[in-house]
Amino acid sequence: MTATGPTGDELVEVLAALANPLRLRIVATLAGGRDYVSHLARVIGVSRPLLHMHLQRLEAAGLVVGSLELSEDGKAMKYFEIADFDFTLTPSALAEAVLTLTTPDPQRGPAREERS
Amino acid sequence: MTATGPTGDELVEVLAALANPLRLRIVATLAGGRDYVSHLARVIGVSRPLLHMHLQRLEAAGLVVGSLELSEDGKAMKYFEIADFDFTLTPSALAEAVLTLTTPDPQRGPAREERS
DNA sequence: TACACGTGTAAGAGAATTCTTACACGTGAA
DNA sequence: TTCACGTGTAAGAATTCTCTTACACGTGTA
Repeated sequence: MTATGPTGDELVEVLAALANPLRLRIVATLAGGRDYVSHLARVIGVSRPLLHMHLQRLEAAGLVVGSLELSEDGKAMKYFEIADFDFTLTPSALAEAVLTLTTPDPQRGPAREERS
Repeated sequence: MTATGPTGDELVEVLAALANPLRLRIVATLAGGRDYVSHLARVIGVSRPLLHMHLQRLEAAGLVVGSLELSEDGKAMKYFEIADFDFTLTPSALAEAVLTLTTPDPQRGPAREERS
């Protein structure tokens, strides 16, 4: 019954990756099918280096997957596709994820006073 | 059947609010019951002004609700509690939210070239 | 009066994000 | 050779986020 969700750190990375309008557009666009970087940049309307950066972020969070392929005319094309994720954001789900946060808990420090 | 989700802008705000270890801890702590600012600051182990700022962000995103109350001995206490939210993060859900993004779509600009 | 406790906010430093511009490399076709 | 297309990355500016410190106000009690 214990549906193990994502780690606290993983969750923070995923949330940070999605908390951006442009990256949200990228995900939405890729949800309609895979595409390679240069073309995707033209479709969305941003510069290629910028898209490259955002794709790195999304890939690092495990939300998209990229694969370098060779086109028929010998060009190196990097295709990206969505990773079919599914996260649920509820108070209890977050409370469970927090248990595995490695971020320095402000608590547990050099014993501070705490009454009541 | 059309379960209207959050607006694109609302979603970005919610994700940005949750994409932070400390704010995640705040939500997790409040999931265990309501509390007032000063006490919550001691429990979590951060300064009150810092907690105040994070609570503002969480409240602006609609994830927590605050109410100023008067204690028996006449002190003004600001209590916060979670807002019982429930967001689902899937490619299709995000694609739907993106439709209502007000963020300047890089596209739709002064007609740029775009061939297939 | 002075202290302990609650509230709120403003100024500033330091760090992280976001974005542009410019450069590097590769291939196939004119 | 030169151009068009693909790849990657580095440097810098502008902005935003995070956090500390310090100040303001209020009440009840020693």
